[in-house]
Amino acid sequence: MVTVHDVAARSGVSIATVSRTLRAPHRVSEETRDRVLAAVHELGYQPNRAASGLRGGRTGVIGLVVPDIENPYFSSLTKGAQASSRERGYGLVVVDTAEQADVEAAEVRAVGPQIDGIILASSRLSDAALAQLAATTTCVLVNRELVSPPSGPDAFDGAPSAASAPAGAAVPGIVVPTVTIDERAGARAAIGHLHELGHRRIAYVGGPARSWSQARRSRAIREAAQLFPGVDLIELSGYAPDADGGREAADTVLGGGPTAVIAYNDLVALGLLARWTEEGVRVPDDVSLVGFDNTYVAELSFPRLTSVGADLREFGETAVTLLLERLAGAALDEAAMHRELEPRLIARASTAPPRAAAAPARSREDR
Amino acid sequence: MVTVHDVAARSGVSIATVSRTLRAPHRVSEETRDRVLAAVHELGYQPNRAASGLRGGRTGVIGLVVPDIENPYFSSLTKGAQASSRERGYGLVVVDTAEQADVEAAEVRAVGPQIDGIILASSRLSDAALAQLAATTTCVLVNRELVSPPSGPDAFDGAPSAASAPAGAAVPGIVVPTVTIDERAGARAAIGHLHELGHRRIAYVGGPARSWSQARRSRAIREAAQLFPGVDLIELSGYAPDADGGREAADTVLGGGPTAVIAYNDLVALGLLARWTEEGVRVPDDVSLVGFDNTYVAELSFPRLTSVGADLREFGETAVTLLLERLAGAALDEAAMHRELEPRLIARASTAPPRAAAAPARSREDR
DNA sequence: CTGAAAGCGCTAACAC
DNA sequence: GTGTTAGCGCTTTCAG
Repeated sequence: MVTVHDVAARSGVSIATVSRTLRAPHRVSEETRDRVLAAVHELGYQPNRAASGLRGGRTGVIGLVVPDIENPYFSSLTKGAQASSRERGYGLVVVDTAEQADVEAAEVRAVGPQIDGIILASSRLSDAALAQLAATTTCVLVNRELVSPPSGPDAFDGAPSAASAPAGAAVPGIVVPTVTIDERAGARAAIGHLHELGHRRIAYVGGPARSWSQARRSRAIREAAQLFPGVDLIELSGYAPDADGGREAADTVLGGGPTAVIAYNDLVALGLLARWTEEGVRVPDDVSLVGFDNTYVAELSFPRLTSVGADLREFGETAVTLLLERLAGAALDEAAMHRELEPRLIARASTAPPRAAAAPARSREDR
Repeated sequence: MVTVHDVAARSGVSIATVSRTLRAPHRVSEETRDRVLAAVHELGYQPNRAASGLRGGRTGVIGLVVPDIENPYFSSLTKGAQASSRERGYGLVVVDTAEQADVEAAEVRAVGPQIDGIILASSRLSDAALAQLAATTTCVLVNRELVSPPSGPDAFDGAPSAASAPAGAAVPGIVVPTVTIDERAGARAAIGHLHELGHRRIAYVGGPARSWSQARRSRAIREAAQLFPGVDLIELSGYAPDADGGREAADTVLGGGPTAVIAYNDLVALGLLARWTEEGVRVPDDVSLVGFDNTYVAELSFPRLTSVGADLREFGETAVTLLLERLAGAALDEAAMHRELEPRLIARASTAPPRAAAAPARSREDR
């Protein structure tokens, strides 16, 4: 392992100058700088982040915690975060918690000391645990909000070793920086798209009852349905957020006689599609189908899946950006605390006018 | 941040004893041990890996480098590696190289100092680069082999700053520990399965021409085809290893008149399936379809995809195991250097006897 | 069995 | 501008 000492010896300066050359080049004469950099290059010197973190406080590494890296939603998010943090010279440690809150808590504590900040995606942690974590660590929530302190503005007394209550805790509003997706806009886009095609009887196949996303998404769908005249919403919920959940819901949802179905996410949508295809129900001829999140799996099926969501890589990038701003000590105004991404509906071949509707001929989108 | 000093103060011992209690409990009296552990627990002390790594040499962190975390193959692999390393008390840093060899090289160098060892999955690095890396770092290759030194036993002269040639370099054979999949067994399973169903004219849709996996897989398929009497193999190659590649190959491959098609991987298979479905070609009625790798996407389609592959999570676990063994200084015999996983063919609904064949009635597998 | 002390590689005051 | 020095939190001899 080549250290500052090696570089110093080779370039005939002290280790301090080596460090300075790398961290604050303008504080070093041009001549020495060149010599040092040459030595750095020749020796292939690579600063040891662990050591500099130990001394300087900053480690140059941030953490990303996801419940399930196998889920295309999170793997795309991770990809975006990875690219973005690399670009800015930060390392990224990815942790998969296998959907378990206790694993999440343990991992967060374990990596805590060696990272500058952490991004929690779809955290399974309780509000209280999150509040406590936020008091200790610089963190950013993704796809989750923490609006107010767990139990009243000054209920932090009971907290064991939470060093200090967050500065803005007394002010109502978002307490931890958050990046979310504008769920209402998404729901409006989905329902609006179907409405425009002529659908009036629309079903929503919801995810797990106690999921933060499902609660939010379901409410948004209900609100959006009100906005469009004549839309009749059939709501189901409690299905697993994967293809099996969709397969399971396939028969039931058709029972309600909808001409279009919106699924909790793309995986559920693919499950619905698979089961329907098996039974001879055709998409979009017999029923239109819309997924959520716009993951890459929407491109895998026939017909390709119309899906509404933000760009997931951008989502990851935004989270990194927000975290880095916090790390740099940005002000804590609303804009700095909360970022909401605008989802777009990507119309693919799984949506079309309902069979009976007199709608304009549709161009084949899936060619 | 709570440090050894805090724990020491609280339990009335020296910091050395705290450290000892944690690293070598048997070298501490039972009484002190209890006191220290109590303090550790009460204070929520968490050893700082960066610091202990700095001092002790070992950081307790290993790296995993993948070309594309979005690819289900690698996300499952990652999941396995993550679970396995957590279980053994190691941290895992995941790096996505976006398929770029230069990014891979840079990242490997960047994380090098702060990790104990590294797993390179489907590395895009050249043999020479790999050999050099292996000389410096403890590493394990996944889905890639490095059989002999780049250009003869003692051709390391030209290498710039490669400290020392690997110890076993003079001996022919695998130079870097490797975990791969028995590609021949996989190909035999695929062809055998189709042969048994009655297929004789079988096409293989290969991946990118210059990929290590494609070369290996293609050869294995050709060899396997020889093993079964009457099998007529049509080989294509050069398609992108994703659904678009499959869509693109769909028409061409059918031109050869096969009754069954084997795809380079599951994504390609789904692309084929999607395009065929669009065109009214039915699977498995008109043509049977087999994927490779057995990723979770094989479960997403209708019909579900017959696929051959090892358990990907286990693959990830095995890589971690092997790396940890190397780290612990295991002997360098063949078994310790190379692990080959046995793939299994998971028969799902995408394969059936060819239309004309007089084969026993098949039970509906996709119900 | 326990404590004191010497660093691991690095950065940030502080001198010169 | 550059060098000297004091640690960051931890492990590990080496004494006691």
